[in-house]
Amino acid sequence: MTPQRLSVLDIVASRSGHIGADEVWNLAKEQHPYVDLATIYRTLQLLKRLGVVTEVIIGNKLHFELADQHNRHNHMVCSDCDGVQTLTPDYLAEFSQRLEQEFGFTPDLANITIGGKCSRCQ
Amino acid sequence: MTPQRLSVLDIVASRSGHIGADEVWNLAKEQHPYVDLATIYRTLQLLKRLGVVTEVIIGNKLHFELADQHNRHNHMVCSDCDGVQTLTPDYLAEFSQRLEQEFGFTPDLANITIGGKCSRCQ
DNA sequence: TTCGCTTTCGCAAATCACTGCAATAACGGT
DNA sequence: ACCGTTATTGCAGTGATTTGCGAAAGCGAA
Repeated sequence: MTPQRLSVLDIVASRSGHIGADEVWNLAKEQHPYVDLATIYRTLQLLKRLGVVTEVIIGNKLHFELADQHNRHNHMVCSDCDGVQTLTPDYLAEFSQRLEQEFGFTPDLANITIGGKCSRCQ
Repeated sequence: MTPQRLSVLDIVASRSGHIGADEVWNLAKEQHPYVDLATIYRTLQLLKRLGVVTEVIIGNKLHFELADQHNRHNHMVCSDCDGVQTLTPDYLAEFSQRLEQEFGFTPDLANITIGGKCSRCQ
């Protein structure tokens, strides 16, 4: 755990919702002016592999948020307004079980995002 | 409908499965040597908007296939081997109905891809 | 066919995410 | 504290996709 990595973790953790990679970079530069964007990306990928953060694709940008074991959820992202709603895991539970039983395929639930149109943008 | 666009459509249509944007480009150049990759992308996005083709994200590349109304399906992509399996729509039907009823959110079923690990790569 | 308007094209450059590599910093054993 | 090993960083460059813009092509009305 290096200062840069701690910074990234702090930044993601101190945000209640999700945060874009570029935003993380801007905030990290306040504390470590020479930190490189590549380091941000590598750290976020690392934290994701460790299960500390989860990735949400919004529009065509990567966003991250703290993986709270006690508050797991998935996201619905509107393709019009980029608005985000959250889903409790039970919405995907039955579906996921079927895939596993019938195909032996284990969906990566932690990182599934459902695209579509929200009620306002229909 | 310009010659370039017809080419792109022909190429995607003549492929039984999905095809990458770069492959479309290579094949299109055989008939229109000066066609630009940007045109391929723009045309594929256009065809997607029109509902003529659907997009599948495999690894980190975009693939496209003809949207066959009579053979709708979704994809499961393995994050290890990039292997693709298909799903009949009923696997997502119940899930999708719930989202619509409870949130007024209309998932874009035609373009939903489930990431995860296939049975071989577990 | 010709004029004028709209759309599309090709090119160049930007964007976002990622990777290779040499320099640097962290860590453990002594 | 010192040295060697290993991991991480910053920088530069790559790949895939998208965007801006002037030139060219398509299309309808006269």
